[in-house]
Amino acid sequence: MTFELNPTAASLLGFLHDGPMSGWDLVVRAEERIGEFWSLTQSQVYRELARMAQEGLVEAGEPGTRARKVYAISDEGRDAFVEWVRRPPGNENIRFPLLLTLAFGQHVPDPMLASFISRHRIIHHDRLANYERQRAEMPSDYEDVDPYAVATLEFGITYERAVLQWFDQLPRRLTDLRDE
Amino acid sequence: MTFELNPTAASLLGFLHDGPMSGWDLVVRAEERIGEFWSLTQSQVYRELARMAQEGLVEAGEPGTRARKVYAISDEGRDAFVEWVRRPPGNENIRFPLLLTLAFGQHVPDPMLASFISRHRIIHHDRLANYERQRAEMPSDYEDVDPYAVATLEFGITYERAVLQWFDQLPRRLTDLRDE
DNA sequence: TGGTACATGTAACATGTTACATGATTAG
DNA sequence: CTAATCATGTAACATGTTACATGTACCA
Repeated sequence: MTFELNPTAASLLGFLHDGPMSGWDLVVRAEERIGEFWSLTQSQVYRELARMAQEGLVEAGEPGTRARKVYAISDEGRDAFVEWVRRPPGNENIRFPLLLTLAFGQHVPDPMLASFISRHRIIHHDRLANYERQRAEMPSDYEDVDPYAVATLEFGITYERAVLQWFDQLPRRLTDLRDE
Repeated sequence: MTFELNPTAASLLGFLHDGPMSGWDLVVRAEERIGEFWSLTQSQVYRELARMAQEGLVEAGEPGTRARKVYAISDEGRDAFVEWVRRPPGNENIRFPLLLTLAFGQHVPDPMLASFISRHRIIHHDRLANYERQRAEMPSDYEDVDPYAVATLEFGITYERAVLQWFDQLPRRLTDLRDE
């Protein structure tokens, strides 16, 4: 009976397969690679690393400058990770505050709602541009590209396109900014 | 300075505008109306109701059968709700465990990955069918339809279609079930 | 009339969030 | 050389999850 990992901790172990890293390194890498569909905070990363070190899933190297500790995955960590990653994944969980506000839109003046919507549309537009840039920058020679990273990036692109499409078919009344 | 609501509690207040309801009623209604993009559990509902009762945002009627308590929104509750719903909504937060597993797909045998993917594809397919049925059942006379509910339902449809489209463009290797 | 599902709730715990503290590095 | 930012971490608290306990209604 191996240690029970949560998805956040497990992801850290996943990244540590590429070599030892500090908490900060992991935060940055997680943001790049899974931030699109798995949010985590810097503070969680440090906590999970500390816990996993206690359990022997990772090993901390000697503190360097700024008390920087570099963590390496252990054999126990590899075992726990493989066990985790081969379990049937749970259902997805979306929390989209804009839609909550919209669902109760009758309590919000329409122009205010329109301004909320327009701000979020920009965010999604920018994210899509970012993902598309990433895809464009990938080596066209598919030998060098991790097919799993491609698949998740494709998800981001498909998702953001759909969201924009949804924005663009909202009734004019909900997107008209005249008074705000 | 009104009481600081979280989105989950605020939603309960939103629903209580339609009339007094019990915790159970609220769980059911939330699932129907916002479950698509805002998950909550039964146990949270009871906790938030208890807290809001303490703060005077809702008032509990006399316990009925099974200790059933029906909550009504108070004037303070209405004020707090309006304040909440008119704030700029935060960014959305997606947690999609399947994508996490896929991101670390190199550690999973392909047929196993394919079986995870196929199971999730079914879930999304069914959800889409359900949303489309709901839309079809709406009175074609738009007078009677809450335009905000239509907008959020459209989101669900757009989202699920996009997810299916994404599933269908995955490389065959990730969707081929031959060995599992 | 006994079993199953419904409805209500509580408690313990895990996870997520926000705010802060502190030294190290870098840019001007 | 000093102010801003980077990197590390901790602590307190809020929220989310899971498991359990208990009575009620329904139905075969």
